[in-house]
Order: sequence, then C-alpha cells, then structure tokens
Amino acid sequence: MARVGLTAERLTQAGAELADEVGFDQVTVSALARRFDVKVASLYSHLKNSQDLRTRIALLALEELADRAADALAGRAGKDALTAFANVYRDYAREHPGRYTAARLRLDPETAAASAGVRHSQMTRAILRGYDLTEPDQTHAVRLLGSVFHGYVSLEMAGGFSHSAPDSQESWSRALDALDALLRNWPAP
Amino acid sequence: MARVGLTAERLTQAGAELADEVGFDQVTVSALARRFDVKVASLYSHLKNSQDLRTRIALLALEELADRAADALAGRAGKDALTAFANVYRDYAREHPGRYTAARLRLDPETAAASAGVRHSQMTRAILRGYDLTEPDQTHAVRLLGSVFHGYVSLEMAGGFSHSAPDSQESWSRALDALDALLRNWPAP
DNA sequence: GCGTTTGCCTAAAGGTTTTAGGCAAATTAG
DNA sequence: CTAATTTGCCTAAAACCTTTAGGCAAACGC
Repeated sequence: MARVGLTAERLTQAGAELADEVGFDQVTVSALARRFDVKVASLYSHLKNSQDLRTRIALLALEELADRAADALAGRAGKDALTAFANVYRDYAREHPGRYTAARLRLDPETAAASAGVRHSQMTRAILRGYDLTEPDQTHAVRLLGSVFHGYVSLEMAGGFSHSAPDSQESWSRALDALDALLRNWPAP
Repeated sequence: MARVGLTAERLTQAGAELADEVGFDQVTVSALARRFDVKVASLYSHLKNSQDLRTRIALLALEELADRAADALAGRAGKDALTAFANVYRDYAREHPGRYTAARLRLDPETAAASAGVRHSQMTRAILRGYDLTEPDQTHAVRLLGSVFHGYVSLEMAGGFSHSAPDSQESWSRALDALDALLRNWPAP
C-alpha cells in the first residue's frame, strides 16, 4: 500500500480548495478522502473529526486574510489604508468564497484567541490611528467597520446586489467614501 | 396508525423552533420526524426534500422579520424609524438565532423575488425618505444599511463582541448614531 | 538487518437522505 | 350508511457520511 503522505496541513489545504469549489458546507471528510484517492478512515489519523477539519480550514483562511491585509496596509494610512484593507476582504471573498465562509465559522473562545482573528482587530485599530478617535469610540468604530466589511461582503456573496443597478462596485466605493467621512467626523454621543 | 396531522406549515413551524434550539444547520428531516414521533419517510409527503425544509424556514423567518419591521416602522420617521427598524433585526436575531440564520440562506432568484425579502428593501427605502437622498445615493445607502445591520448582528451572534468592553449595546447605539449622522450628511462622490 | 513507529487499510456500527410500495384512516359519493 | 377513492403514515431498502477498532506493511532509527 503506497503511502500518499497525508498530513493535517495538506488535508487542510486541500479542504480549503474543496471549499472554494463546492462550498464550505459541502466539505466532507469523505470528499476529501476521494480527492486523495484514499480510504475515509485514513484521514482520522490526521484529523480528530469532521469539525476539526472545518476549524483548521477556518484558521487557515483567517491567517491568509490577515497576511494579505498586513501586506495591503504596509505603507498606507488614512483613507488609503481603509480602502486597501476593505478591498482585501472583498477580493478574498470573491476569489475564495469557501474559505471566506470558513473564516466566519464560530470558534470556541480559546481557539479564537489563538487565531489570526486578533491580528484582524489589531489592524483595524491601526487604521483608526489615521483618524482622530480615542477610547471607547475607537472600539465602537472597530466594531462598525467590521460589521460593514463583513456585512457588505456577505450580502454581495449571497447575490443580494447582483442584477440590480447601480453596480455593486459603485456602492462599495461609496460605502468606503461614507465610512471615511464618518470617521473624520465621528459624532459625539 | 393514528394520524398526527402533518402539514408543510406545521413542519416548517416546528423546524423553525428546532432551528432556534439546536442551530439552523442541525435542522434535519430526521430530527423533525423524531419531534413529531413519526417515521422519517412520512415527512417526504409534505416536503420535497431537506433543502425544501430549509427554504421554507427561511421564508417563514423573512416574513416574521418583515412583519415585525413593518409594525416597528408604523408612525415613525427619521432616526426614530432607523433605530426601531435596526432593533427589530437585532432583537429577532437574539430571540430566534436559528430563524435569523435561516433568513440569510441563499435563495434562488425566483424564490427570493417572491419572498418577503423585497418588503425589507422597500422598508429600508422608506426609512431613507426621512433623509435627503436621491438616486443612486439612496440605493447605495440601502446597501450600506443592510450591510451594517446584518454585519453587526451576525458578528454579535458569533460572539465577536462578548467578553470585551465596552458593552455591545453601547456600540450598537453608537453605530446607529453614526449612521444617522452619516445619512444626514451623506458625502458627495 | 531488526525492531519500532506510523500510515493507510478492512470491517463494522450508527446516522441522515431519499425513493418505492403498502395498508389503513379519512373523505367523498351513491 | 355503506362503498369507492383519496390521503397519510408505514415498512423496506439503497446510498452516503461519520467515527472507532484492529491489522499489516512501509518507513525510520539504531
């Protein structure tokens, strides 16, 4: 029996590709085994269970997203940084819908705390340094930005803005304009 | 064999309750059959398949949400309307997490067009009549509001804002303040 | 080369989905 | 009020996914 060289990492990577191809909730241990031309039970030496696989894909997606975001943020500030950061999310979701869905998987608190999710909020805070916000407004703004980015991308991914004028790209640009204006003019309580 | 009186409607209703109890993606034809103390195959006289069940729950949730929103909007305008409308979403998601998740199910275009989803966008537009926006800015604003509401509720539901100061309620209020300010002062392109 | 570890295997049990065909309860008609 | 028809829930069965247990052979360490 020739060994294929399965590892948790390769399985996670292949699972992420599978997610992008067939949708995150169609990612199954069986489908992954087929992809490696290997019996299903063999995967259980590398994965605790099906949920473990999904979690690993989620963590991978969070890392990839954070890496891209860090790249995009380098050398930028203000609205430039805001736009670049936001576009990373949107572009990633378009390129990797399955991974993006995975990144939204609910993680248990310890896993979440050890994930790249914390880099995401740190970077959002970094962007806000280009605006004149102090605590607790900065936290409110972090949450609002996260909501808009995730909300817009998620609705767009669900097809909410297709087949209707104006173009979604236009609304996205205007949403970023609006957020920039809002952050420069954050209302007092 | 005593008849239980299954109908698509009763199954949908029970499915929605099940979703709130165990999570939308744990809603299964089998679990529903157990709940009615009936054999699984019996449900297939009333439901096309598993996806049909999920779609029906989604449509139910969209209707309920739209009804609540219409109630909340009656007699309100401006920021008052905005806040009431937004709170309907958030409260519904807290009360009925499974149904809320269902409401975000991707529907095929015809189903979506015949769903209560269209009432939702009509109501969002109605709120914007209290602000001074004309097309295409109104559409951009509709999309932004949808993104914020869905994004915030979704992140909050995923536990993103718990266990950290300030309170999520506070951020929510400030987000609504911010949106109101933004709509009153919508930036030119 | 030899022993140990490790990787993929077979086997098997349990759960969900879905279809096909049957019997009895409910409904309709004479 | 009974007889015919419709309808509802059933049993049976196939297909697929998940997960555990135990085995054999390939890879590795000495």
